Amino acid sequence: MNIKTVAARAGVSVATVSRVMSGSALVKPETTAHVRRVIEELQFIPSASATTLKTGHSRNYGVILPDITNPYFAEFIREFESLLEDQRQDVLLATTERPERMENSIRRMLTSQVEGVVILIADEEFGPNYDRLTLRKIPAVTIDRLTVAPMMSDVAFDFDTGMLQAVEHLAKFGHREIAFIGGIKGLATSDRRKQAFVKGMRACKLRAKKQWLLDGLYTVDSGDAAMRALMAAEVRPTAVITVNDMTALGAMRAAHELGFSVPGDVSIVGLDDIELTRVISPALTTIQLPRRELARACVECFAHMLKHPKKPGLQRILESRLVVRRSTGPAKR
Amino acid sequence: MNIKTVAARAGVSVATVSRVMSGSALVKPETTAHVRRVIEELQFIPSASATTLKTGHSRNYGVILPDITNPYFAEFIREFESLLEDQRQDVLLATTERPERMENSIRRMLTSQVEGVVILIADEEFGPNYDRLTLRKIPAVTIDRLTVAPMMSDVAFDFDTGMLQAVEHLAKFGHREIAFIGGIKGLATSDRRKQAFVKGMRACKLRAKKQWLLDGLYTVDSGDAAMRALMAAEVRPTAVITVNDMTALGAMRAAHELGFSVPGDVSIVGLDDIELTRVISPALTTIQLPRRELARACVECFAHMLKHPKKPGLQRILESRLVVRRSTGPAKR
DNA sequence: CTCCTTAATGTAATCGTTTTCATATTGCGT
DNA sequence: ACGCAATATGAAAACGATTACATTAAGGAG
Repeated sequence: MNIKTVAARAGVSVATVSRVMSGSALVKPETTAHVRRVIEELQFIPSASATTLKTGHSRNYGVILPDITNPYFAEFIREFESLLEDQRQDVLLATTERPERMENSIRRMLTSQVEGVVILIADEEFGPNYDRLTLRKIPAVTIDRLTVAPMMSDVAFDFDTGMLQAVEHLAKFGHREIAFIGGIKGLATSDRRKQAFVKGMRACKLRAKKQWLLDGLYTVDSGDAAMRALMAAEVRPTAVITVNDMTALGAMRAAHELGFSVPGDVSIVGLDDIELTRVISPALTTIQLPRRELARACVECFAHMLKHPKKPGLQRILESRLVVRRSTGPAKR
Repeated sequence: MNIKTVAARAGVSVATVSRVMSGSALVKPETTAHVRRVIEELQFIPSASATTLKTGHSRNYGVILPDITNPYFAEFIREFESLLEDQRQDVLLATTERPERMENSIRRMLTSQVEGVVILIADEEFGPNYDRLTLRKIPAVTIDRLTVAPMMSDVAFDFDTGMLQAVEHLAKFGHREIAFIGGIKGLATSDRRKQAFVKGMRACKLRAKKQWLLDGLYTVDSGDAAMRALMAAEVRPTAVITVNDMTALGAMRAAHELGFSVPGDVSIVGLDDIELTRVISPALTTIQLPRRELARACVECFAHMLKHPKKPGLQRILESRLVVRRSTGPAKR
């Protein structure tokens, strides 16, 4: 079943059918109606491969991420896909747990001739993989890398605002001993979060103790381990801010298992605002990164790059803000 | 950049290049090596749309699900994608929150000419949408529907085993008053879980009280609400089994917020074994549905249907089993 | 040395659309 | 009634791969 069948059945040429499908104005209304009826009757659906081959547009966008199981990514995908759906575009998924597999993911994107790629992999160097994209003029959007080039945009978060709000919030509760469980040292997105914390502390005239600036792995287990380390020391923080919500979840689990009450004994602040923050108890106070705006910013970046292939990509900054829930409370004295 | 460029550069015909790419044996080893070098040098990547158009194979599989944010689905996708990757296939995602959008999702799958679709939507009637798939001989796999037809397979779970283990496990702890928080009434997958529970109770010589067989929505909030209802009654169950882990999480949250300890005051058993069961505290005892085997079964079903288009699809049943963690303990007397 | 088989490569048709260009039809002014 | 826009449609050439068929080269048997 193809456009020819439809044309024959409708008694018109394939060109006319094609025009009807694309909504071209050059077709007589009656013809349009008639052809539409035949299309409906035959349940005709045009072949994407033929269309793509001819037009050069695949209507596919790729997303490369380390783990779809991580709620942060899953929630992004949901928003992104919903935006694309409105534009009748599809999303192609490539999971890349380890950076070594990046080449494979990029190849899959290239063969599928995606019209853009969102790269949600943080711990990976720019390299020949990216050249392969730009070489083919495929726009890419990275997250939180702050680097921009032709056909390469970046959307980053401003952690300062949210982090300042978080520290102020804790300070208001009387907390002075605040620890930070960070992410992977050396990763831009990780270091910037830590810096934002230090900055927030300074703004509140609090000292960020060196031994309370921990590194981690963004995972529940690493949050758990870091929390145990913090609580095992002779002098313990009364509040902890974490690099992401999963880490906070781990920290909270550790606190519970060590017999500390949250927020009675320790207050905990996360970062991301994944939906899980509301399913655990106490609900997590966290610094919200707007997921929907992130997806929207990606779409904008793609539009910009497709329009101005020679110009550098966009650099968008999204605000973060504190969402207060139940995991923070007055400092124990 | 296309196959012609490569052919010209290598001084051979396009046919030879094509043969080299597909690994055909009819090419002299030296020629193969030479062409390979040129392909590498030019970073040539063949156009998927052209290949698909010509061969009729898109190397794409579709997955239609209600919400990628639900860990159960996300974990399935991860396994499924990883299996497909080995076969150099891609996954196309279509999120369908409400059944009304099913038609749209199916259309997207059809235009993309997927070679198979996994349908993870439970609350939806078979209807013209499915005819559109079978009409085009596109194999589909449904989950837990127990219906099979040509080009339609189903992989279901046997809840009986796991449920029996769960009830036995609770009974051994002295529980006699066990409630069940179910899913959406009338859904096959939901009703079968409830029946398995009742059956398990009977096998253990326990009575499943009518007022302790609740319906729900598979969500955290519905688990929360159901738990509150259970605990507000004058006579309370000492253990609760839920239709899925998200419901169990909600139940656990409600218990905590009402001041009940888990498992001190109530034991809770989930179903699914999503990764979250290990991040919350206490870690959730749950009936495990093997995610990886589910993905593998889907792949097998596709293979079968592609091989035997006329025969009815496969019906695979996967076992469930109890995984004991910390949310269950001795019954309070 | 010729004939025939086998191996290696090339030629060209094809997949299902879109789109340019050509053609047919219509309406309108004079 | 004629010519000329404007409008509606059709014919055919792409897009980039695959593959059936044709061709050439080489090797072996008689």
